[in-house]
Amino acid sequence: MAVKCENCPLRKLDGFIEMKRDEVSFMNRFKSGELSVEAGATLLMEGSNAPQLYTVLEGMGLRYKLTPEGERQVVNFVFPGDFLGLQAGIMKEMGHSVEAASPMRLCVFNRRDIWTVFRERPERAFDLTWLGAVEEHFLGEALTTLGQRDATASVAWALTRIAHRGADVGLMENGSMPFPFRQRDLADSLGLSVVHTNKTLAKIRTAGLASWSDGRLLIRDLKGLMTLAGVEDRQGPRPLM
Amino acid sequence: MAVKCENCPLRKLDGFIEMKRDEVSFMNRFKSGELSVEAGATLLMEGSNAPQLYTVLEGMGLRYKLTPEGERQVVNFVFPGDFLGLQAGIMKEMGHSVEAASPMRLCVFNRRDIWTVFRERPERAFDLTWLGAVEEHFLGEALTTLGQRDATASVAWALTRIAHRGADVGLMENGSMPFPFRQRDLADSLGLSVVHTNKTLAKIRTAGLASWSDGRLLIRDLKGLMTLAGVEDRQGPRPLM
DNA sequence: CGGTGAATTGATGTCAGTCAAGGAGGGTGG
DNA sequence: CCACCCTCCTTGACTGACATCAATTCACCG
Repeated sequence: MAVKCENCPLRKLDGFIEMKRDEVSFMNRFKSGELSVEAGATLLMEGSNAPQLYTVLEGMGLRYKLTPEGERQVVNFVFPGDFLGLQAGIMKEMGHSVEAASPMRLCVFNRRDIWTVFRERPERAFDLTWLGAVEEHFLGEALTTLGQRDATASVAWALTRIAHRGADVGLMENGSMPFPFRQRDLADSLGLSVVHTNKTLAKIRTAGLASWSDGRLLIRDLKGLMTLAGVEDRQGPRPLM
Repeated sequence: MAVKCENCPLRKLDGFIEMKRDEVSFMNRFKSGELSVEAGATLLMEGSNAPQLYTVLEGMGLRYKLTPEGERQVVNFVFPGDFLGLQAGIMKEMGHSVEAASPMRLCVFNRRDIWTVFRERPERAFDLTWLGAVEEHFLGEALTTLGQRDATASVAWALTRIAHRGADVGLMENGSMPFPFRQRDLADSLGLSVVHTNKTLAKIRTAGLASWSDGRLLIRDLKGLMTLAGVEDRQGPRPLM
């Protein structure tokens, strides 16, 4: 049933750096099982100290925070290959919650084994830190988007990031990829209202750049989106746990 | 001239977790020197692959990103004890620039020794990851602020975070601490215009919550600020490199 | 077949941006 | 030693991007 790390379909993808054979077999020992959840399931809770950490095998989700006033900020979209629970594993608690937006399949690790990784597998510990740095890098960009870009550029930025990640994990087929979220999710990720997000998406659709309906995102003009967003690069590959 | 890690004044502060004796002596070997810079100096550049990493001993600074359009987003304020250059040390390049806002004194480490830390000192490698997680946690909160809070709450949030960090590193004296920044810096950190930031600060000053002038921040009512900001907790201690 | 949630679109309101002008301090050079 | 300039802070008036309110449609579902 459970995939062995040796056969992990993610590892070969463009988006991930390579792993030596003994690292792979170590990961296979580190892996304690697999978990399947339905759309809507909460995987990790903000403030909690989860006993388990996950790597996403399949499906998508959301990282989000709730303010005391009940507002929601979507911190990031979760893709296959993402590592969930690093904060809980390192600090005492998660800084955000994680929720499934589609059915998901996840590799499960034990939190207490994290220390083993650091003690026995410095390369893997390094990659863990790397993963944290990638997330930090992304959040810096997101912050810049909310702080400096207008609604149109913000939505375009989000779509380019999503498209790039989708392509990196092999979800893109003829410029189209699954995107099982609601407009409210995108709105909450950009600090915009649903209404304005909707109108902005309409503008981008009309401009022939991208369209999103029925859980699929179709990218018609990635270059155009990137220009509109003020994005020039794309991010390099990342490690996979 | 240079402080030995054994005598590091930061280590004893409330804001930092304790370090075992042999960790301290390891850090002293890891440390390759000290650097003093003037206000305005650029320590690290976005996109660069710096050969050196720093821990701030004294002084304050800014982490910021520039958009292709020339807008600036201040990503975080830099305090004593902050570790600079982690992204460059782990990924190939920095995601943001770092600039001194006051004269600063820094411990210098060699980028290439990072790997030694992971190989020989798993506890210290763990703390490095922890530091990354702390920054990620902070950025998630900042993102939530820009996305969900109005200008008044945003400014109040920033001030509470600054006050807490200031207190943690022993800069707070009778509710007042050095804060050598310009209003433009705070504005750029919150995605607000300077004008509106100024007006919001005036409101907060009039309300008797805090006042900021001549490079010093005076906190009159921290509880009130936290309420206004919608902040309930404060962050725990962090590791020190 | 009523009920609920998501997308869509138009009308109206407001928070924060932009423009503009003045004052205070600090550095510099005549 | 004072005139000039620059940067930063401050305040008022106007403007605009995005929020809020509201109504309609559609799909799904018990």
